[in-house]
Amino acid sequence: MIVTRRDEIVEAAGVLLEQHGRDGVTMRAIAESLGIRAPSLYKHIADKHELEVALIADGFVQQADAFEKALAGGNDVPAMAIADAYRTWALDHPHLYRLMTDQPLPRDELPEGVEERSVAYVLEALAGDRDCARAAWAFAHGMVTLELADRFPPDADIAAAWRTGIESIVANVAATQNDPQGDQK
Amino acid sequence: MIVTRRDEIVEAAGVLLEQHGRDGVTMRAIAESLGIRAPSLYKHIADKHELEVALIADGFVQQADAFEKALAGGNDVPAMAIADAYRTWALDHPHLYRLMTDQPLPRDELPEGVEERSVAYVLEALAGDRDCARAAWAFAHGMVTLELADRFPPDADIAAAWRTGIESIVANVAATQNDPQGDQK
DNA sequence: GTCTATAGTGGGATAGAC
DNA sequence: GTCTATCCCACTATAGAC
Repeated sequence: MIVTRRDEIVEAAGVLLEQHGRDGVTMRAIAESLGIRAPSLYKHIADKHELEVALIADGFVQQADAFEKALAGGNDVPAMAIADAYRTWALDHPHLYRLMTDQPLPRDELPEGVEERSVAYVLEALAGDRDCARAAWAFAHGMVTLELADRFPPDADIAAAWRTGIESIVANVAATQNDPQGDQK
Repeated sequence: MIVTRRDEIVEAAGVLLEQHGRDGVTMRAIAESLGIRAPSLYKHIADKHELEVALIADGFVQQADAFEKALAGGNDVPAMAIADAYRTWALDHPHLYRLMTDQPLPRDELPEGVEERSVAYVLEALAGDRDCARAAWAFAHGMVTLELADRFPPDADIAAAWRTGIESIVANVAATQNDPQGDQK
């Protein structure tokens, strides 16, 4: 696999993102970490936006890989396995996670299927019920962002809230499957 | 009620926040909207941070008022009434909402009880179960931030996801109340 | 593919006069 | 309580030489 200069630039941007947050990713800082000057970067990439898109695309691949591994574990409750993987990955890559979720997805500029693959694992864990999958995603996203922002009160039992939320939604999926008239599909 | 110059400054900052987002709240812009120069602001406030704290405190009061009104409506499902009020308020004040949730709360600098009052209404709607209340909060926060960031796919039924999530958690509260050994309180 | 020089824009905050 | 003048900082991006 050949590593182009562009790849090195994206890689350096990713390291800066996780080390110093979004504000730490400046063209100057990227260049400095490669031992060159900022204007030289523009021979390899069009602008900063292109860099962000590349980082986001990479994040989706990483996330989907984590989901795949979690489901392969053969857990009793797939949704809980996905939830654990979701939380772990987000907490391990806080700034990339926020970059991926804080703004509209540049869907036109992302490689084909990159978002869909991640979504598919979540949907699979919730019996294909899209409303439940979206509710579960929103719950997980809320838990992760509140934890990352340190917004829970100091005494909050975060693990217990995770269990409560996922169990509630899973129970609801099971209930609507036994009661097909509530099914939308 | 006397309106001090400081109050006018905070008010102007709040208007700019909702009109132009967080980046639109600059000392220069605040001053301009009051017809003075930026350096004059520092005779009334210490720095920009003090301004943000004042906006956040005000946001909590507004939010709690909205919750109070929603519960007073005498809804069949109090948790759904709170959820609707949560969504409506956040969508009506997107930038203030993000200011209040994107960073650690400056609890030491906030007026006493301002956070607690908002929390109390949510807790009340969920029978005092803290884990369920936190799960519900995280769900609502996730739904709101994903909607504000325009992160749901274009075809997503957002209202259905709200119903699914809240109903799931409410059902879980009811279940654990009939099954006291699962109760933590 | 790298460099220097620089344009253009914007920000928070202070000193000291009035 | 307001002003002018100013400091110091930072950023993205381009032009043109080598």
